[in-house]
Amino acid sequence: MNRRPTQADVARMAGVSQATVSLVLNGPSNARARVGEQSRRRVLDAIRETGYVANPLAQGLARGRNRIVGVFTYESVFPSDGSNFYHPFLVGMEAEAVDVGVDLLLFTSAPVAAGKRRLTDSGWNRLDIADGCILIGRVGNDRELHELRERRYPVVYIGRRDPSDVDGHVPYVGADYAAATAEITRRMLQLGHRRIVFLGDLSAVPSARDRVLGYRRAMDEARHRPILLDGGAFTPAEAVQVIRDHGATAALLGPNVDVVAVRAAAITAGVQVPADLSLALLGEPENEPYPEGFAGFRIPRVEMGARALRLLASVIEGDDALDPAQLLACRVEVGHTLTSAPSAPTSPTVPVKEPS
Amino acid sequence: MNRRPTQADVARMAGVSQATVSLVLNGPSNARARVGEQSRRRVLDAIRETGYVANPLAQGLARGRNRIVGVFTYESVFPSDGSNFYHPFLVGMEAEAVDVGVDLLLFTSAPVAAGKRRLTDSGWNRLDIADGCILIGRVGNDRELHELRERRYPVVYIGRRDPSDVDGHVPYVGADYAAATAEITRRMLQLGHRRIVFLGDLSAVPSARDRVLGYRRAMDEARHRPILLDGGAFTPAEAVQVIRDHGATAALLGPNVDVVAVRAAAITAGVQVPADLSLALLGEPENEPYPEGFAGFRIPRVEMGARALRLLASVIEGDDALDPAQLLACRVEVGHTLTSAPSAPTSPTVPVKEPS
DNA sequence: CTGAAAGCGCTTACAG
DNA sequence: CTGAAAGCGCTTACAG
Repeated sequence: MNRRPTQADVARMAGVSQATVSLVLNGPSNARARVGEQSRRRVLDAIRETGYVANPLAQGLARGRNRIVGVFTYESVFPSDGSNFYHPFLVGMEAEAVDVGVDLLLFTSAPVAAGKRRLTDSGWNRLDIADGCILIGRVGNDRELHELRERRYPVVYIGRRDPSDVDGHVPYVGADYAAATAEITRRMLQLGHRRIVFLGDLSAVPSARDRVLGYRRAMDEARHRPILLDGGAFTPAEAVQVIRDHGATAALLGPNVDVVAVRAAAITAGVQVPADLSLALLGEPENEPYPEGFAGFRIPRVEMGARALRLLASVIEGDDALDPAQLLACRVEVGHTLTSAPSAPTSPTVPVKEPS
Repeated sequence: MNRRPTQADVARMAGVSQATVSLVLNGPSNARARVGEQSRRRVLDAIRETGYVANPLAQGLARGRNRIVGVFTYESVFPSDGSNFYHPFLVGMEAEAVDVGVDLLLFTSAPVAAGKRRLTDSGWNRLDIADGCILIGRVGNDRELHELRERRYPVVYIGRRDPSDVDGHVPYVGADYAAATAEITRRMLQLGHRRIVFLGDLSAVPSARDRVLGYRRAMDEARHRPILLDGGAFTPAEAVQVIRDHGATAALLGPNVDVVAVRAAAITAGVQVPADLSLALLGEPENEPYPEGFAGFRIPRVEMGARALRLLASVIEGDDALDPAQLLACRVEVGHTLTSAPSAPTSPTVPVKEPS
């Protein structure tokens, strides 16, 4: 016989009905009782002889579940520019997938146009191959997300989501930037720094906003005035200049700032790091590894991947055991770019005013 | 309605049969003709209204094909030790998958025991979710490979296979180590080197054997005696010593040799690289990036991934258009560790004898 | 041009 | 304890 053996083949050989074969294979827990020992043995023998294995597609169709978890990234999963942004997430997801016993489906059939993968007509239907999906990266347009919810398709986001996003609450696994940023800021304060600049993304996206929030909170506690600067607005040299202009002895640098360049610019300008100026990095720079020895915090990407997979599995099962909004702690890096404030406070060269 | 709409729902709404809906969606190319314009419009309207999308599982079951390509690695796809051996392959596969329009399934449900993923009972059946599979890495045991062939399950290997392997010819995409090694060797010969050592894996695995083959071929052409040394047998310092002992002015280093350490050991021993000793690396070191500036060749992993996916797609289609045994050219790196032979030939300190 | 039917390979009530 | 049947949601000959 040339085609793959089916339950019907096995049944024929064993002299039982096809349904009995199914029962032997995966009947309810009391199945041992439900099928007579005689038939049972013959079925098992026939399975061995034919080399039968179940067709997972048919099982999926009949059961309505597949043991496949999808991964949808709005950019390429494996960027060809060599950077591998998603890699740590995938490491975590794979480890957990092995554990949970699901396969990982990468939606590579959805074409990437202009760097963005779209959930086109074909994309939508492919989604259903998986029992649910993990979404990573800059999320798609609202229409797509809305549609996902309408379909009640199980989804977990990697990255913080606002409850107001799309419509309703979406399960996510994020990193607690607020807490981590606050912690670093407090550390700076403890080290005697008073003027601490935040140089980073000032926009309203949750990840940016949370960092600002943590910074503000720590500064408020200490009754010091926050100094917020837009990280995208300055060259490294200008950044150093503006930090000094504010009379700051320490700066928090967001991941959109080229911290290595800023440090280099400081040295060039005769500003010692950390003797004159302490620097801390708020999470891995975009598309680059964390610069060795830099103070700041790292994003727990591997753990985020693992937790996302676990969460999705629970969402698929429909059990509410897991918190649908998970914020994981970041790992603080001590590094050597952060030290006590210089004893003689530098004097601001321009009047410091609170940004609006 | 709470469940996902089906063709039956659409048909009901449009007042046609379920089969007609299917025909409208994906009838034969002459389908426009086969369904009347009236029904056609009504079906299309109903689809829009219900938001119907086909269930890919059901399609797969009915069609017997799925548009999913599996990736089976005998180790973790994403090793947690940070090294990402498979990454370049996946880059290539993803790019091609987008093009071919298939999704990539990572078989993460197969448990990894003792670092090896096994095709267990459950693993076997999961395989059938995909239309075929790309196998990467140290391949599994013969029983598994044999069984794969027995099942006529479409498979493509990444990495050179011997025709004698398993039983019969297996499609593969490999790198042409023989040609690349020969090319480097010839380059050394052109640069005036006469005593050229091959220090690497001397075992019978195809990738090792091919390198030796290329080296031998080039040396034979030039009527020079090959000097083969087992790369695993020496510390870096010993390696330098033994290379010098053979009076060699150039050495080819296999990927199991820590080339950076060897170069360092040479410097330490007062041997200038490349002035006194030219070095070339025969492909990326295991689990490490290619050392910048080193002469030698790189393995075209991205391209191999892409070609493997393309080949598998063609195997699945059953067309024989593509060569089932593909050897891709490696990229030669000029580097600065390879230069002309020293004008005054070094004299061997021990009698050189041909290894057996 | 269109409908009714069989079949893809399973699971799961439902009768006996 | 076991078999016959219906159903999962499609595709694809086969009749009309």
